[in-house]
Amino acid sequence: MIMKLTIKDIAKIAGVSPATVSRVINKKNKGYMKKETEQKVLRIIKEFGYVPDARAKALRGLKTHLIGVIVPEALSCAYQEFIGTIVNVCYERGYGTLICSSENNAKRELAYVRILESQRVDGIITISERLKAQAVNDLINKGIPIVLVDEDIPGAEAPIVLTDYYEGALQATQYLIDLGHKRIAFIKGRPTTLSSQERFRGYIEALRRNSLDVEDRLIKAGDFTYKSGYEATETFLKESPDDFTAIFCSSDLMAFGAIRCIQERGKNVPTDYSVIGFDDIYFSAINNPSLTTVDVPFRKLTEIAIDMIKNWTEKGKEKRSICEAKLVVRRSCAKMVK
Amino acid sequence: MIMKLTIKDIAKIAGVSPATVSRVINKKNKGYMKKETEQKVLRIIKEFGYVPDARAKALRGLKTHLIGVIVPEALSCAYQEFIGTIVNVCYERGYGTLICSSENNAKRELAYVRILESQRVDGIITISERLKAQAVNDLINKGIPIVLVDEDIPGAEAPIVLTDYYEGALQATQYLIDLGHKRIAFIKGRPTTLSSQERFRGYIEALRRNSLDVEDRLIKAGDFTYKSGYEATETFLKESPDDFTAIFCSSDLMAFGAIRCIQERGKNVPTDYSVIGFDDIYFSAINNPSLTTVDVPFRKLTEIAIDMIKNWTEKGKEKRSICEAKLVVRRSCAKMVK
DNA sequence: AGGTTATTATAAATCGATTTTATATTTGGA
DNA sequence: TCCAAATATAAAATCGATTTATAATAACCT
Repeated sequence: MIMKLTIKDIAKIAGVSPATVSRVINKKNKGYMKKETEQKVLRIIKEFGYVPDARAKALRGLKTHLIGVIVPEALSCAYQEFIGTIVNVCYERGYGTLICSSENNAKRELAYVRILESQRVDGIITISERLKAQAVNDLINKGIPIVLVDEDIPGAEAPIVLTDYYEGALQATQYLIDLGHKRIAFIKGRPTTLSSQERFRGYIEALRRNSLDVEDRLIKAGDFTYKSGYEATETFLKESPDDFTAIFCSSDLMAFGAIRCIQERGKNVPTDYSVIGFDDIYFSAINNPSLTTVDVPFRKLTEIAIDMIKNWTEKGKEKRSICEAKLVVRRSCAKMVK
Repeated sequence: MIMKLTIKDIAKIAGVSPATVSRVINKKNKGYMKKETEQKVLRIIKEFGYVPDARAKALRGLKTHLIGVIVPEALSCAYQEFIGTIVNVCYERGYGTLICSSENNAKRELAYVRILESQRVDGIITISERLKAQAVNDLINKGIPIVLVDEDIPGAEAPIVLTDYYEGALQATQYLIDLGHKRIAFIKGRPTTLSSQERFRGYIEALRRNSLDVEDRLIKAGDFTYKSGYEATETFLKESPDDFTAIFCSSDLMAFGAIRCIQERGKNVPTDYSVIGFDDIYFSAINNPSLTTVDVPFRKLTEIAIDMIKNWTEKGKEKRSICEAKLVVRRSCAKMVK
């Protein structure tokens, strides 16, 4: 029965002081260290499987090497991909990752913030629509770096990493227009989100640039979910089936809903209607037909966010970084014949 | 500029001792506490936004309220669902969740084990094919509870929570047989995994019970991925297109690959070939046709695993728990006509 | 009033590391 | 040979909490 070992135990076994063990572990010998002593201590550490207590370490003002991540929903496709990516990037950068999901609940989100604060994480990365500027700024004032991803919080003095959703939506819409589509329906995401607003803005701008009318009856609200995409499409098909030839969905999930709805009514994608999505989740390549969509560069996003935390300074607070979203052409859109 | 506050600061401001503040926070007053003092301290804590340092707390032998989770791949559908579920269950049980992904790399997995150990998590939950019994038992001997999920590690003295893959596969196969299928192809998962072996065992047993022949040419290796499902199906269709009427895939992802392969060759699912999967990932309901599959009860699995950690005792080591996997009927399987 | 018991609060030890300062041991040079 | 400089190790303070032992105060009872 191996007991839980401390630095003192190792010191005693090796016949040296805890200070020496500490210096061996942290390589802070700066030349002041007999090779012999060092070897002996290292051997004993290995032999007894001693692992230093990170909490005790951090107590002395050192880093915890922990990063907290808060997402709105842990079981939603896009966020799952974000989580997986950030776990990997954190590992590469030497961090452990505390994953938190507010499940769209402001109270729960604040509870998580307190947990992360009490664990003294080295920084927090969040995609949040619910956190108030006050909470964010309090964190910053307490010396806990926080970086916002993809959703802005007005008044918060935190750096932010954004995807250029506007430009991405612009490209996607232009792509449909270039295929000959003139009446393009649009399904919005959750209206409170910056991502939804920006995607919509890109759509509008593309129409404007090509002197196409923005028609209100071809614009419906959604909330990023499969179901909302299905339902919006159902309405389109019922109200104005011959009034549009393509649908731009603010999320891939909604695009799948749209495609399914169209298929169930005996129509074909892309020959009858072109459908384009946004996010490029894993399933987009697998779906039948595979989905033309706009890729969100999660890896770059998280890399930048983590670097912002790593290089955090008082002055760095207001930094802002924008990543490119790229059109991914697959088979859910076709040239207009007519 | 708010500074980082300690219990001493709060004590000083409130004009009491740190011990009193501690007792207020932890409600350990046991009647020994003037309402007045308590109120004052609570007010000051709130006013200054004081959050106790969990590390310092844990140093005194208390729990860290952290659970470490190790999965083989953070970016694979099934594990993503597992991660999302466990994050939620941990929250409900009062735990923070440290997510780790070995990315199928034994070295990386061990590195993560050391990280979790150094963070002194209250327990580790892992789906692992790579961890050796030695590492698991060392952890247990050091007093760190570890629970295995879905993959057994021979020789490890850790409790394990399993899904009854055998029974699930049995049901799925029986379902196909009941639909009239007599020649059912099978695509295996990664051969080293218990889950793959058990699913295969269930398939074989169902055939045996119905006095159907096990035909080697209708059994192909795969590795749970979309691609491997596609390729195995391609081979089936090339080698013996008329020799089978249904395919049982060891994962949903492989089932999607199989379906796509069949569709691309101008055949229909389910009228030409029935396809059944395993896992019931999110997209199974969305796919066209929606996938008949076997649901893995992640929530129950993780709830049991966390309870095992919560109620950990020396004696609890060898516990073993099995959860039921349930057939989910959708539209990728059809009755054999003729 | 004085002594005993109930309350309420504090001082000090502790957890497991790091780090500064102090001390012991070598080594080198005259 | 002896002192100073260089090298190697140890002792003690510290981080921010909890907790035990102890002190201070209030309340109660003849």
